[in-house]
Amino acid sequence: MNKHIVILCTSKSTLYNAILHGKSCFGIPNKTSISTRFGSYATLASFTDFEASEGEEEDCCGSSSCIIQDKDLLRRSQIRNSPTGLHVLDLIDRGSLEANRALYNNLLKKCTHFGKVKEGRVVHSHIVHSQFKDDLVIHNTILNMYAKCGALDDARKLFDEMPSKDMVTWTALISGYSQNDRAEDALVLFPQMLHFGLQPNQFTFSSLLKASGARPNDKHGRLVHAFCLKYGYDSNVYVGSSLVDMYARFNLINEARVVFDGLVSKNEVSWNALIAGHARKGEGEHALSMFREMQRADFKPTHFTYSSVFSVCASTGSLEQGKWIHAHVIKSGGKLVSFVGNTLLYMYAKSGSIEDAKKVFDRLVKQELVSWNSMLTGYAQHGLGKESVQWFEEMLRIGIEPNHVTFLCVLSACSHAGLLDEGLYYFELMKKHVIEPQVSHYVTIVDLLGRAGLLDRALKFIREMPIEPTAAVWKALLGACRMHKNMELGAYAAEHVFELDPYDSGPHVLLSNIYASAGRWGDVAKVRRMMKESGVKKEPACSWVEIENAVHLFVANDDAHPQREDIYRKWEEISGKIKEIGYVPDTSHVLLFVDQHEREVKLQYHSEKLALAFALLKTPPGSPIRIKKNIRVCGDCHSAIKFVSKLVDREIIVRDTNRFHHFHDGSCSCRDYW
DNA sequence: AAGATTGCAC
Repeated sequence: MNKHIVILCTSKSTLYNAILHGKSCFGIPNKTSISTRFGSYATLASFTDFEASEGEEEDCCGSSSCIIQDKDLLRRSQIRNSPTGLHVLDLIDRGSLEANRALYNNLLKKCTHFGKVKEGRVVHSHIVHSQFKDDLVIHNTILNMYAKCGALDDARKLFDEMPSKDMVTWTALISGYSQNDRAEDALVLFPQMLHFGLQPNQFTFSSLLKASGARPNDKHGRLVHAFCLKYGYDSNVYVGSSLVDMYARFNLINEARVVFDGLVSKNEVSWNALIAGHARKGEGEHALSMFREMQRADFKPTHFTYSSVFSVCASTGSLEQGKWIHAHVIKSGGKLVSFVGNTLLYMYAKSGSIEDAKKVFDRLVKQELVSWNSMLTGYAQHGLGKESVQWFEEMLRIGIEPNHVTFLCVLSACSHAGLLDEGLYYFELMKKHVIEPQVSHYVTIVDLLGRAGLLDRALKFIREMPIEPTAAVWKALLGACRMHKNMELGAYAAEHVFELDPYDSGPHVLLSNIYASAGRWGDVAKVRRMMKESGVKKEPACSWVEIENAVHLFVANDDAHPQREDIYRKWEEISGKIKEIGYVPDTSHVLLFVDQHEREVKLQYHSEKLALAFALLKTPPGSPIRIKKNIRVCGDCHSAIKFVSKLVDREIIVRDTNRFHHFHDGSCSCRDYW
């Protein structure tokens, strides 16, 4: 194996740069001597980490000699593995190679790209002892290397020690802080920079705006926006996109839209920022229509776009839409990078298509913690407690370190499936993994104890919490009190909720239901009066079904629907048939703000029943029916749907605010426990 | 010759 490779280069350092860039692409085995037209360099044989890539080995090494143009080397410089090429420093020390700015910058850039801060430090110390020890450009690159690698203390130290700084120096540090979630540190630098008489530019502003978006309010961001206008950078596409993103993060979608519309030059990022803004705000329809608009305007959706769109489909439960877009991604030949894959599997998992989610999971290039957590979310929300526990144990077995989200998922799965002992066990297990329980974990445990009927233990648990209980904690207890009809404790829990979150109608309704089931009409009226006085309005209940890519919305006793007569007739037909097989209407779940005689009528046309009747009219026999609801499904509807699933022999899936009910053959996945 | 914007699980 003594091969000879000839590389045509214009200078020695170009050769080394070419090799630095191209080495992972070219097969140059050990003991190969490499020569250039400037002579032979035996030292290059020590480059042992050259990797052969497929098909090229023959070309380079199969013959005794081949000629590679250095431009070609550079063009093929796709960096796959991460040799940082530090041996070049030895060559410089030995005088075989003359260092120059580009060489150092290339080395530093590689360190930055692969996050190799240790190697970067070696390069840094080498530079300190070289003729470039006072070179501003090289020091800016070093500073950037530290900042990008998250070594902000090193970056700061270098910044403070640098005798001369320019715009780039300041901007590199600002962007370092802003990219590492240190918005405050980034923003204080801005006035200091102005004080030194330096002019910010588009690079500075995009970083400052990113940092401003992480502040608790929009005040600072607006100020930075004013500076953008003053310096004339508001029309730059980076600055503009950052502005759109910043306003969108403060939920100021309209202002984001105004900035967006005013942008002379837009790019995919500008669109993505706005689409993500709508998605975060829960405005699925807006996000999807922007997604379509983006393509009409001839912008190709990117990974970021798909990620937002799948996330929208997941949260609105638009499985059909999501599948369609998934097909679109496959057709366009786009690769499933991890974060798109994660949202995609989350979408399937959350829609209850666990099988599809599993398929995506297996196809992911790499299963990250988020991927595992997304699967767990799916299991949890569909009441698949045992599967969730198995999945979690599998994670631990193969050495994936769980985080607080993982525990929240598994705890919530235990709670939804009534796995009391398992839930308590995993709560204790958090300590072993050194994860401090957050208030959401405490909420789940209160829920778990409460559902199991251990109300006193739940109360004791709340009293012994090391952190201040929030409204959510008391709401969990209140919900359990309603389930187990415990009036005294329910009223006590409700008091705490009213104090901490006075405008939520949910707890008022729950308390009133508790009183009603005990026949305490006076107390029911009192809660009603309280709601009126404090201006709390009950959220109108509604249900919707997605049929052939269209969403059909229903409200209780819907008389505005064009097909209301057909729907009502269908429900009456169904209602009669399920009564024959054992369904007994349960009026105790009707909110008692209506007259007694109206109750039966109100009950009969709850929105989920109308949606179900409509779906039965419009979908082929045997296909699953998916209904979504904005509040919890009531006991009577739950019972009725169980009978319907048996009567028509179909799977009916109802998604309410925090879980799914899978109805099949007369029973529900929640085992009447929700 | 160095510095910039957009995403996923609760």
